[in-house]
Amino acid sequence: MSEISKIYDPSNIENKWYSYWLQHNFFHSEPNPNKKPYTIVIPPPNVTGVLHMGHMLNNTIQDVLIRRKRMQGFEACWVPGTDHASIATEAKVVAMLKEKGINKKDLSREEFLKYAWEWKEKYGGIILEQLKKLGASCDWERTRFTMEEPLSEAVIDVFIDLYNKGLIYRGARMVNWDPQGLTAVSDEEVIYKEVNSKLYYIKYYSSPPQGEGLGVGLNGITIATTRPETIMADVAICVNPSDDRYKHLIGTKVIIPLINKEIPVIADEYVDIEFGTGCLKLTPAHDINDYNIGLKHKLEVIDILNPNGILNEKAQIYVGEDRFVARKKIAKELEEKGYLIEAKEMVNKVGTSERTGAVIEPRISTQWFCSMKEMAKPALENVLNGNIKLHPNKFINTYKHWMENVQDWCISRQLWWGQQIPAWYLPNGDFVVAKTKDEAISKIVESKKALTFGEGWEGLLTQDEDVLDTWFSSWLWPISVFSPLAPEGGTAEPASGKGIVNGKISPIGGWGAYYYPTQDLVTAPEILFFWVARMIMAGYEFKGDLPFSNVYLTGIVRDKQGRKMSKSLGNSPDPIELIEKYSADGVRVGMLYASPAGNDLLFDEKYCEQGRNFANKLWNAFRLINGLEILPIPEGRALVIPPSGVGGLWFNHKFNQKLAEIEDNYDKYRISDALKGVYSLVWDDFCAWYLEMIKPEFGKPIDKTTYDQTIAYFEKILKIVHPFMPFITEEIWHEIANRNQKECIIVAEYPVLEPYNQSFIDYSDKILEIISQVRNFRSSKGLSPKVAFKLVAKPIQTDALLDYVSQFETIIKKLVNISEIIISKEALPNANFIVGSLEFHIPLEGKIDAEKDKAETQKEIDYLLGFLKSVDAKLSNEKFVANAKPEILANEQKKKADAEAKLFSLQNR
RNA sequence: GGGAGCAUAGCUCAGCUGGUUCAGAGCAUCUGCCUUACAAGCAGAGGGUCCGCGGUUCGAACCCGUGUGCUCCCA
Repeated sequence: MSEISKIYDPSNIENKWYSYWLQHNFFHSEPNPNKKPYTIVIPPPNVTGVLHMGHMLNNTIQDVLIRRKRMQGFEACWVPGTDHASIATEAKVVAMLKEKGINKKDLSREEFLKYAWEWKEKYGGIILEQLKKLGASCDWERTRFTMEEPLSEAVIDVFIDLYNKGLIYRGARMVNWDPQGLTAVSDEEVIYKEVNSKLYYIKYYSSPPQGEGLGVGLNGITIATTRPETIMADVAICVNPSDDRYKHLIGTKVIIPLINKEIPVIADEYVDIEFGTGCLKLTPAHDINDYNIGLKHKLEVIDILNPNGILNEKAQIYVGEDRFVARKKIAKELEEKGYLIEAKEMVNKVGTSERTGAVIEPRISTQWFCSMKEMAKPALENVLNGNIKLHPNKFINTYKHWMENVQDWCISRQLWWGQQIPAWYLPNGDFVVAKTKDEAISKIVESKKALTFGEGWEGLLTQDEDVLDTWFSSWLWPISVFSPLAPEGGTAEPASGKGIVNGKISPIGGWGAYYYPTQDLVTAPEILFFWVARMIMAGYEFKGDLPFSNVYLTGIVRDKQGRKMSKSLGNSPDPIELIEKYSADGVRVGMLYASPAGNDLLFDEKYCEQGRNFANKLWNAFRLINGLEILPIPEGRALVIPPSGVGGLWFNHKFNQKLAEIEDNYDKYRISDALKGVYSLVWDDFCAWYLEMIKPEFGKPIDKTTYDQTIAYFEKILKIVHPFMPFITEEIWHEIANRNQKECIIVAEYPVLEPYNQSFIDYSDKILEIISQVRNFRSSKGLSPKVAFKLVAKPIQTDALLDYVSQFETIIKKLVNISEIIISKEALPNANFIVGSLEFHIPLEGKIDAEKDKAETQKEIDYLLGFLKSVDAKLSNEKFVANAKPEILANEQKKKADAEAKLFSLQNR
């Protein structure tokens, strides 16, 4: 025993077993008609990403789920992969090129993509390697990437299909424009942040101001705006028609300051009378609401900003200035010239780009849109009717709200990194949507669109420059990962078909159909709409079925103060360092212990420490068992029932009781609660009680039966711990028995729930309470554990407890150093404690403080009197007796009888 | 502005169908122990206006209303 360290050292163990598992292909799944599939697709992390705490939590949960199912005999398949992250990756590549002195503008699309792929090959796999450190048992042979051929092909097929169905269209719309990324972004990629800004009150006069004395006595209107730099794009002033202050001005004209342009005053219900001055300047090109009002009133659209946020010549003034610089300068000039009435400080919400952080500029541009209304219907219905379950289900409300108000999805991005839109343009702007140029040409010929372009018009054909939103590829992820692997991928099997057939995707053939639909999806609530909702839509649209049955939404990892972990705050620990410090097992347990379902996780390293300590506890249980010396069974002699026999019986019942709870929590996706159950089963029931019960005296051997039984229990324990702590359990698994290469715990059979006797457990729990009471007594009297004493028990009522005391006699004697247990029929001189139907006395021949004892008895009596009073109050209440359920009434009567018996015993000694 | 959720021990959270004196766990704190698997441990202890107010009920941490505070989503 001495050569095994008292402290568990995971440093070599974790890498050793991970390599071993890989080497023996335990993570790999192949369709097996004799087994039920259990499939999870990973939420593909960005290729630009490095592992953060959110990934740790999310992937630990997936690994727990997949390992358990694997052990339960499912054909478990966890498909890993990465997402090409259009904007983020392109930004990284552009930055990298810039460092090399290369400007993206000087590159052709092909040249740029070559650099991008190089970058992806170099850095794109980092995060997956990090997941291995965590112990993730992904089927690495099935690793996919959203931009590899078959997955991209599915994206293009889907685009064409939706276009043909009329669900994708091209149109000019107000979009969220990222002036830094120079691309449109979807509504979901805009993050609204509160900023301190100013509300400028600006005077628009009714006639041109002339000479000195500006503003005095002249009619006009005062507007309030946060964006004075857009006044040059104003096309009207709008007031509420019921606003008496301005009724007389409707239909008149006012003049835009600085550029002296005349614009009309119009009326619309939209205007909030309360906000600002009640006068709204309308700038259709630069505000979504103004744009909509503009459409309604058929107003002109004047766009004074270039795509990069610089004022253009339509602005007339400050041309070439950045929008924020222009704001300051214009405010200053307005003030100098007397147009600025005041500038109020205010807090407003400004949209920023999730990817670049730039302030979003509403901008009118031609984009591709995907119509959502129809697809949202089955996606909503099947969540509401429970075909797809969200865990925790509180997210259904949010989901419903979004799905009922879903907007069309802007799917084009002005980038190169991604799937290029399969639309082909003729010089006159006519276009066709087709998978290849050749197909486009045939379609154009068919449609006779090229008639006017003469010979060689094919050469003039150009493909749409834009790529598709990354989510437009990841919404197909659960489907497209099961498309046949590229030739170099290894396990390719022929697909039954390709592309879209009768409106359904059919790249899934052969083995893909075995795994799809998948079972569980684990992801963050932040992307419930971005991703989850759209995957559900895609599932019904293209496969006619759900993509997964359960969605487990994890919490968001925050720091101790509740702040979201972020790079800029620097409040996120490095997961790899945590693993090095506390072991992967420890970190896994730590994270899950702190993350109740659906609640955010307020991370603290303390939790990892607790996880590490738990690993150590398990390790020392192993050391104890490993060090046991086995008593040989003498030839030809029957086995004597071991003294610890009842302990084994007890543990067996207890184990199954706890296992039932644990499994129930798994079924409810309460992973943290399942872990807590495992934790207390190991620590309290197995280590603190069972091992103490069967542990022989120092230097003495253990009988073979008890030993074998202990090993069997320990193996069961290891198995249920395994999904949470894969490494240490595999290590101990191989240490406690000789096993062949394939006999690993990762593929061992998960314990099956057996029936247990609740009454046995209840009585046994009373025995444990007796032991605790004796310990308490000992410690309150300051008695050393080495001093043995007698324990006298006196029944105050008749039930089975007395019998249990005799069954557990040896154990009680051993655990609390009792020399003899005496059952007395006589009244006890005093009761040191009462457990259930028994009162106990510990005779100490005058060593005891009689006064103190008396006081304790009195305390007990007082308690019981209070208790009785509350019970009596209920029982004498006619309404209670009339209304309460019979079992509750009976229970109250039993409580009364029990309490009275105890009281009688205490008062009559 | 619209919607959702949360509020229980110092901290993080359980508490499922209203029913035991039900107020619970882990961590933290305090006390005593280096007891032969484990001090990363063992044995104990203290700690609460279940956010406030009102209601329903024989009975409320739990149901209803209301107020307050916090969080998230949407515009």
